[in-house]
Amino acid sequence: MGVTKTEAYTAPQLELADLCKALAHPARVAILEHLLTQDCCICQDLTDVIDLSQPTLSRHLQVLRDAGLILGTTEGTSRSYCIHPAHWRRVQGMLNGFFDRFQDGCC
Amino acid sequence: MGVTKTEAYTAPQLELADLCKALAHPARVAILEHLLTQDCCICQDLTDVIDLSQPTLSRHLQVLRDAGLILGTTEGTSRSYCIHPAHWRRVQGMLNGFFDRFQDGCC
DNA sequence: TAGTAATATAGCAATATTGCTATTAACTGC
DNA sequence: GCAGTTAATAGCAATATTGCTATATTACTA
Repeated sequence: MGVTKTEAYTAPQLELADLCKALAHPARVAILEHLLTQDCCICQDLTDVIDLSQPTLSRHLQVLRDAGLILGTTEGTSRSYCIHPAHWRRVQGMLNGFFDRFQDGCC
Repeated sequence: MGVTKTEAYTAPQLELADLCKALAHPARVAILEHLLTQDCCICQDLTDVIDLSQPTLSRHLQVLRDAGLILGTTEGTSRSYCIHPAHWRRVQGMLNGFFDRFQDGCC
């Protein structure tokens, strides 16, 4: 029904799934890649870099913010976005913890 | 419109997004975790472990197979699933490559 | 205060995802 | 061949996601 039975899963399972959901769109990957190329948290006009309307980009940024992957600080009339350092490393650790559980193949 | 403008993104961006999409559901995370606890590729009746109907689980397994995360081999009347060793490591490497691009925070 | 610039929200249409029941397909054992 | 078991597919309803245009909000500036 397009609805996920969240109550049946553990908190870590839900957290990992939610994080991956935030990364599960090429526009959001592109936004993060763009932020990664910036030395610092420059709020570039993403509409020049990614072919989407301003409101659509704003929504994607919100998803990334909700997932904790980026930080947005108001700076006058514009907004400065950057990778959320602590959370970024935490997420990487979480993913590695998940993938490291696989030791040896059988097949 | 619920449709993603795939043509606007690079192949790596699309690949990373697709992979994350495969991980973006707690049931699929739970399936992978279950496979990780098995020494070998035992095809357990996942319906006992995860509270979903057999067809729904079959669909999730298909998504994981399409993403290359698991391997399924027919074994008589049942089917043996296991982590896809090579691809598993490749995916981990890809994710790490992405997350490692972040060097120093600015804020 | 009025005007401008930048981002966010509202509201919509189209498509995707998730889950179910019912059915089909593929193999096993009799 | 025929029943039983297991996984996959068909087809559906409900919800989620994505994208747009139009509008609202917020902060600066003259």
